[in-house]
Amino acid sequence: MPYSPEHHGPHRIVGPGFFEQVFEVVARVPKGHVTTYGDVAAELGMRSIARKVGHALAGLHPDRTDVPWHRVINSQGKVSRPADSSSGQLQRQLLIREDVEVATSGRIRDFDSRRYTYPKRP
DNA sequence: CGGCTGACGACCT
DNA sequence: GAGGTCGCCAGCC
Repeated sequence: MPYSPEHHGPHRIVGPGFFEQVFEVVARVPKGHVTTYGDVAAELGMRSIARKVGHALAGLHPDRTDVPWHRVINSQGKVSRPADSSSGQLQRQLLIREDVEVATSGRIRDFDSRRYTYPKRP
């Protein structure tokens, strides 16, 4: 499905407090599961701002251990950080620690079943 | 204002 | 599966 304004509303923009909103959604992802930048964006009602979700996580202070940023991967089921970067290695390590297997390619094993489904909200 | 740049995503070869 | 293209949104020259 191609992107178009009507999917998320032409007037909806990313404003102050956006980062915290992203963190709140990510914090809901259970240990042992993963979610995607796009899914987080969709959960916020803005499908088109997947990139901004990544930006929010990039700006996450290391001390924020309450936000499981390592559980956020891309729509192809792969970790987006380079395997040779420190953050990339940390992400893989944290996932393995949760029994989530990461292939050399960065691909998460059993992505479909590991992918978290957000509960429908009223 | 134009151009470039992302922890992105959908599509097409 | 592995690339490349194009769309999207902000921020930064």
